[in-house]
Parts: sequence; structure tokens; C-alpha cells
Amino acid sequence: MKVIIAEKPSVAREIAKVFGATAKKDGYMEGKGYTFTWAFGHLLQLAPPQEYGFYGWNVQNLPMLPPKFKLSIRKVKTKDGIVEDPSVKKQLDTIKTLFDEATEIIVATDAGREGELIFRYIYYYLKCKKPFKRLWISSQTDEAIKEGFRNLKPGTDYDTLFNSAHCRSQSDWLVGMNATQALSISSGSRAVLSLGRVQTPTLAMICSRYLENKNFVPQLYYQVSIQVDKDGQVFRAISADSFKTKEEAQAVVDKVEDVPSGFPNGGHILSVEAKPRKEPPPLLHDLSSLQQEANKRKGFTADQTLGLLQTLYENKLVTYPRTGSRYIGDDVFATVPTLIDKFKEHPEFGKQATFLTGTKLNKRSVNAKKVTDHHAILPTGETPHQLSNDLQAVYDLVAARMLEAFHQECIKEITKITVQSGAIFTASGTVISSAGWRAVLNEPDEEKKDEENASLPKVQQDERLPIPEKSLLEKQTKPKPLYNEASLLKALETAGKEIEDEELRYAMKDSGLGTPATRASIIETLIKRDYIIREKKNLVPTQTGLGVYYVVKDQKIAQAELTGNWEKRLEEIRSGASVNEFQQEIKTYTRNITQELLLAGRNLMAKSKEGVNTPQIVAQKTA
DNA sequence: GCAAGGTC
Repeated sequence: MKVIIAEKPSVAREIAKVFGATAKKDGYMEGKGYTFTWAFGHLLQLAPPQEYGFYGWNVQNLPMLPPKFKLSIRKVKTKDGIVEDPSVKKQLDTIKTLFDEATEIIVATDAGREGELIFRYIYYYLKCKKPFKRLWISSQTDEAIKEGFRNLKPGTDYDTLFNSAHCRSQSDWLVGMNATQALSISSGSRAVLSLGRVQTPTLAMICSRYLENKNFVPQLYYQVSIQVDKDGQVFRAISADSFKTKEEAQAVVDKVEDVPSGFPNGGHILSVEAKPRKEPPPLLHDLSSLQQEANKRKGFTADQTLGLLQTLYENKLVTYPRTGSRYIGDDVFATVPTLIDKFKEHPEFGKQATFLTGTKLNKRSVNAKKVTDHHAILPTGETPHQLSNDLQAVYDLVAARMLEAFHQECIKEITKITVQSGAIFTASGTVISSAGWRAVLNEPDEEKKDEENASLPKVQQDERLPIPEKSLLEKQTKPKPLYNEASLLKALETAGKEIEDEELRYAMKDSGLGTPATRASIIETLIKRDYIIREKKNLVPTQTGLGVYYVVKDQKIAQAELTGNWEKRLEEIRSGASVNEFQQEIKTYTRNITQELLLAGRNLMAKSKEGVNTPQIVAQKTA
């Protein structure tokens, strides 16, 4: 009997369906001489410190460098403390029984580093010795699955991929566990002060933005505004220059030839530029972009959105949610018209669904090469029944984005008028001439500047128009806003884009900090540690968070570059470079950072009070 | 008590 093991039940079901196997058993499916079983993500993890004899949190144990890492069953928190997850244990037993009976094992975990690790940890934990083959597909359509099975690879082809995955896992353990204990011990606080390759740079981003924002000194500046009258239709124009002093601006005001000063037609139209701008539809959603949109529109946290999506996924209403791709392949595209058809009766955007059924679909989101493990999030076409308000809201965001993504371009008419009257003034306005995809949610353009006119009257070059009013504007420069969940998610995705070292930047270009599946939990971790709090929609550091930030901010562990560096080395390992060399470097780094933190933590509480102009506005944890 | 990674 051949055993196929997938990363998760949904994939095992898809594959079983292609084979025509339908018999459902406990923890697997069966039919046509095959069994199809699954994991639930990582079933196994690197064993915690005590399993190597490092008991308690003790300086004597540091740095903890296990000679050989062990694996242990994933744990779960219950009222009796932390125990091995019973459902995981049971599934491992099922897998063991199937592997024991297997004549051949086919690995169908996701085609990537972590997918390889998920399988290998199971395989080695169960001490299985049977050879295995690898299914390597990037789309789960029937055709892709069939093609993948015609092209199974020897399992050993992916040994170096496993090496790189295992290195990633060990390195995160070594650096994270040791740095966390070192800082927690040396700070003398009873709380856990955790550090890690991803969470610490994330904390640093939040803290540094917070300090920049709070310490920002606004600069005053001045502009001049005039009203221009075209046959009773008045629009506003602003001086092209801005001025540091009120006097300079007032001098410009004085020169304006307005009606009250005795000039009936003091505004000279120097130029009128009108050009259409085409705005392509947005791409389909991946997890991160959906979390950002749900945060902006509905105020959901990243974690809430992920939870709601998971429920929709388990109810077969949306496709796999933890995807990092905003594209679909041609095979999935072929099903889109049927999907759109299902939304014709939708109260909010049924009209646009109907419109789309009779038009050519935009293919901007169709690109098989940009589909990685999973494609963009789509509704499945199943009819939802009695969703809660929150579930419905997320479901509607998915559905609406599908309609937008395949809709037509939005065409805007952008007009810029230049007026001379003592000085140069400009007025700009935007008019949507064809809504296209913007008709789906039918909402105003969020990026409209306050100075912009909704629409401008038709004026001609060289016209002379009256200026009924002029005024002096006092303005302030503004700081960068605090991070909220949406802007932080975006920043995590693009982290590393500004790294100077070209190789490191390249190594991080497709990853950023963390992964789509983990970013929500990173934010939750920082909150659990009392490093940050939610203040309205913003993410704001606490005294503790700032204290940790001051201790580590100039260290490697607080920089996105660390991930860039690891990614570069891990990729080299995947293509065959020595594992040992990187492991030695990590050990050395672990020793160093542990030593530094054992010393640095002593100053932590004192340091947390430096650096802010007005310390009292630093957020306090509310009981 | 601790990392980051995956998922129900």
C-alpha cells in the first residue's frame, strides 16, 4: 500500500479526490490502493531546554547549546498547564501505523522549506527508514496534481532543503531561547523578556517610530491661498511656494490682485493641464493585504481576521487563507466566471457581479509564475448560511476583492490649473470619468488631499478671472504616524527593502520579516509580553517595551538584516553549501549575545525612562 | 516561563 502524506487535511482530500479515493477513515482516507493522510502543520518541535538537562532559568546553563537537538510533540495550553496536544499524538499514531504498513511513502507537504521540515521531523521522530518520494506542485488543481504524480522526485533530492530548514529552526531556538533567558535573568524582573529574530526587530520598528513621532518638533510654515471665480463657480488655488516666515507670506498676499484691492480680473490663467489617469484594479488578496484591509475598514486585528478566515476556510467558503500570493493560475482563472455568477444576487455588489458576467475580465491577477505554495484568496462558490456579522464582513471583503480584481480600470481626469497673480498659484482636481473597479464598493478615494478640489470649472489658458478672496495659511509639518496593525503588517512585508548590502537585500526580497502565517501571532506575542499595547487603532510601546528596545536597539538581533543574512546562508545551504560552518557561526553568535545581554539587562529599567521628551505620555499598562 | 514556524 502506498501512503501519501500532506501538510494538512484539505490538501490530502484534494489529492484523494483526484485518485477517486473516497473512503473516510479516522485520520486518513483510503481507496485505489492508496492511503492519504496528513499532518496539521508542525506536529513536532525542537524540544525545550529542560529536555537537555537545562533546568530552571539559571545563568549557569547559559548559553544553552544542546549537542544534539531532540524533537518533542507539539504542546497545548490547558487548565492543567502545558501538555502534549492529544490530537497531535493521535495523528502521529495514525501516521506511524500507516508508515509501518507502507510499501512506498509519497511526501505531499507544501512545496517549500517548512513543508519539507514538517515531513522530515515526523519521519525522523517515528524512526522511519523507508525510502520516500516527493510530490512537488505549486497549484492544487486536478491537472497539477496529476502532472506532479507523473513526476515524483526521489526524496533525497530535497536533503539540502531539509538541511536549510533544520538550520533555520535550530538557529531560531539557539538565539531566541538564550537571549530571552539572558535578558530576563539579568534585568532582575520576574517577567519574561523575550527576544527573537523576528519579534525583536518588530518591537524595534514600533519603538523607533513611536519615539520619532513623540519627539517630533513641528515646523511652522506658511502658504497663500486664493479663490478664483469662473462665472460664479469658485475654486481654490494654493501658492506654489511655501514660506518659513509669516512676513514673506504676507508680502505675497499683498501682491495678489484681488477684487477688494481694486482688480476686477487679477488672476491670469497661465496653463491648464488635463490628463486622464488609468488606475488598474487592485490585485486579489493574500493574507496580509486582507488583514490590512480588514483592519482599516472594520478595525479587526490581524489575529481576529486570521481566525475568521480560518473558520470560513473550515466551512469551505474561502480557499486556503495563509497564502502569500496575490495571483492565481490560468486553471483557477477558468473557474472565476462561475464564481462571479454566484454573487449576482448580493445586496451590496450584485449589480457589479452582473456587469462582470457580460464583459471581458481583467487578467492582472492571473500569473501562474507568481503563485507559490498557494494562490490568492478566493471564495469557493459554496453558499454561506447564516454567517455572524464578523464572518460575513470578512467573507464580503474576499468576494468584493474578487469582483474588483477582475473589473475594468478606473479612469480619472486629473486637472491642474496654474494661476498668476503676484505669484504663482496652482489648483488641482480629480474627476472620475469611469469608475471601473471602484464601482464595486463605491467609496471615495482615500488618498484625496484636503487642498484638492473635487472638480474644477472649465477654464482657458490666458483667461483673466476675478479673485474674490485671498488668505494666509499657517501650516505645520507632520510626523510619521504611529504604527497601527495595517501599517505594521505592510512594514513587516517590506522589511529589508532598505538594507544597504545588496546581497542581504536580495536574500530578503521575497520574504520580509516573519511569514504570512506568523505575523498576526508576532503582534500578539509582543502584546502578551507587555511590550506594546493597542491604543485605539495604534500600536504603542510600554515602558517595558521601550526598556528592552534601549538595551538591544543597536544589536544585530534588533535588525531586519539578521533575517537577511540568515536567508542568504540558508539559500546557500539549500544549494549544497556546508551546514557546519553556519552552525558554528550561530553558536559563536549565541555565546556573544548571551554574554552581552547578561551584562546589559542590568540597566534595563533605568534605560526605559530615557529618550522621550515627555516620559509621562509613554503608555502605561492598564490593569 | 523562552523562538519561529505551521495548522485545527
